[in-house]
Amino acid sequence: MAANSRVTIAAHALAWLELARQRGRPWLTSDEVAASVKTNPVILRRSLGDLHKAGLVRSRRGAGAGFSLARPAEEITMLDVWNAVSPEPLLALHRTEPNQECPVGAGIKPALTDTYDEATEAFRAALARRTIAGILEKILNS
Amino acid sequence: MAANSRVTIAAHALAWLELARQRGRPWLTSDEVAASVKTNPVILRRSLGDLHKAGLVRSRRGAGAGFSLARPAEEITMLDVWNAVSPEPLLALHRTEPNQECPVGAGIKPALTDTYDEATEAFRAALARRTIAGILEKILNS
DNA sequence: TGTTGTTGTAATAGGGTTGGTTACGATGGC
DNA sequence: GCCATCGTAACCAACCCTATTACAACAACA
Repeated sequence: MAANSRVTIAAHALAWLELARQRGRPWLTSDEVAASVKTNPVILRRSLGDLHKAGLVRSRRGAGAGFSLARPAEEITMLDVWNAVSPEPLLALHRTEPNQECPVGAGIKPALTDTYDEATEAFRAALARRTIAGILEKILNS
Repeated sequence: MAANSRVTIAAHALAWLELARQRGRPWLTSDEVAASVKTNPVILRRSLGDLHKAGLVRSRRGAGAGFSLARPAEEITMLDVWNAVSPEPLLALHRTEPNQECPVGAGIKPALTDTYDEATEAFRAALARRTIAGILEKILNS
């Protein structure tokens, strides 16, 4: 599968919003964020829209509108970002129901669900240990 | 994205091969495995082909052919399965190069790569703790 | 040696997702 | 009321995933 890059786009946008804030420009338009990510402003409005729904950014409309962080960058983790933009599970079960007359087909789903949940939880815990502030700091010191 | 179900198909096939072996039928054809997963035999031959390249199953051609486990089910982890069938990374970086003139665009890739690698490693470690034997045991006791 | 059953793989197709683009109504400061 | 910008719908091309058909390669066995 070609994994999507939504988490990357969203993290990029948030880091850029935070750097702009530190430089005295707390509000950026989707055009300005798109210029840094180098993609279409609509893509960013969609991504920032997801982040808005999740409470990570604020948005203003009308003249002088734009986006800004809704909370300190130290309190936005990569797990928050992942939750906001990536509803898909990491591993999918069978697309079509397996054969229920076979013992394996009948019982495999809960067994795999357990394993997948455990692995996904480990993945999420790792993301929760990184913040946008940490990402930005690493960017500026590289 | 609709995550693919290759790990699920492969784990199902391996568990079924192991159960058949315990029942005295160490070799199964792709038709027989496909009947349990309830999909096309070609899908299974492709999946089992990946597992074969990874050294997890053996295959025989000609009359009386089929597939069997290449090592004990206790020694095949879900990480082995994932490695065999899922070459894609869990999280993708930018599809198009970000703006190098922006500090964030210029430095974000290594910062995110670090984070993504760490999360992926946690995910892999969790998969490594589960074996096909364990999965099958859970299936039979459910 | 010929028959037979199965693997391995190519070609193809439909459906879904992704990122990209255009377009436009809604919004709100001026 | 004007105007810059958000929010979102509609559409598109590219790509991937699963499924299917087809067939050559292969190996056991008569």
